[in-house]
Amino acid sequence: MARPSKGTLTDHELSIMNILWVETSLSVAEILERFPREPKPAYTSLLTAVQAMEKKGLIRHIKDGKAYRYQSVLEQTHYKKSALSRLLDSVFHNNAYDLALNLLKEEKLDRDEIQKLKKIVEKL
Amino acid sequence: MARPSKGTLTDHELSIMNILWVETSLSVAEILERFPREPKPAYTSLLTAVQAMEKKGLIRHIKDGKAYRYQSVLEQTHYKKSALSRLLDSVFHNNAYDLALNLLKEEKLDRDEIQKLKKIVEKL
DNA sequence: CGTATTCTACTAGTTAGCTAGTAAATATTT
DNA sequence: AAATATTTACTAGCTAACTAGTAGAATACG
Repeated sequence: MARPSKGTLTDHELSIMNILWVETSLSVAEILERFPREPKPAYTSLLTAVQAMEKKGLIRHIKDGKAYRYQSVLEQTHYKKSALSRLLDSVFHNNAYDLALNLLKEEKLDRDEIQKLKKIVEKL
Repeated sequence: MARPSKGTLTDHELSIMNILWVETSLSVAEILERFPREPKPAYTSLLTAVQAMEKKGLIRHIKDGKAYRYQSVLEQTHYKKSALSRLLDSVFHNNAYDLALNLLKEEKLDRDEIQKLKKIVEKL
């Protein structure tokens, strides 16, 4: 595999983080239940991934009876920021305008959002 | 390494593509000269990377005397689009408005670009 | 209390990316 | 033509991510 650049989560890690960003304290079994991709990994595979992520400091656990409950350490808002700025830097060479254009071309914005964006751009 | 998600370039691959997106036909030696990160890889390391990328279909070569000249197959505009849409999907859950907000908060836009953006948003 | 279940720890094998060296082929220079 | 330099091909080793099985500990259940 590619060494992910520093601060980047792999797809697999991101799947797990996305679960822990919604519900803040889950056992491995619960993460597995909510795992989005099919086929779901084996329980022990997921456990290994989770343990590796804890070693990296992405998540931590607390003890709850027999089982561990895992919680995110990395905040979603922080990750959004860093992932965006990584894309902006590495692919768009810090040309935010170019990125904005590409985003607007995607046409995934509804009427309301466009109105709100208009106001924000006007304030800049 | 992390298995990069389909269609994603590693940092290393992206460095090479960024060079070939500027100058469209370069030998390995020329790519090495232009390689942005220090320390530069050994000639043979870069060659191996380039050969692997050709095997994947990211680049191709033409023969020029003794040496091969490599050219990009993957277009930069396509990659910008796909990288952005991958980020939008995996990290922002297709909430383009959220991504736009984060981008505008970055404040990397100058006066001119803001004016142009305003016009584009109004047209939407 | 003993059995079954659930869970973590440990181990191991696979793959992809990256590193770079050696050998061999090709071209250039003297 | 011979020596030198450049270039590709091949090989091999390292690391990180991902896979999942086995063993053993802890809990729950009958």
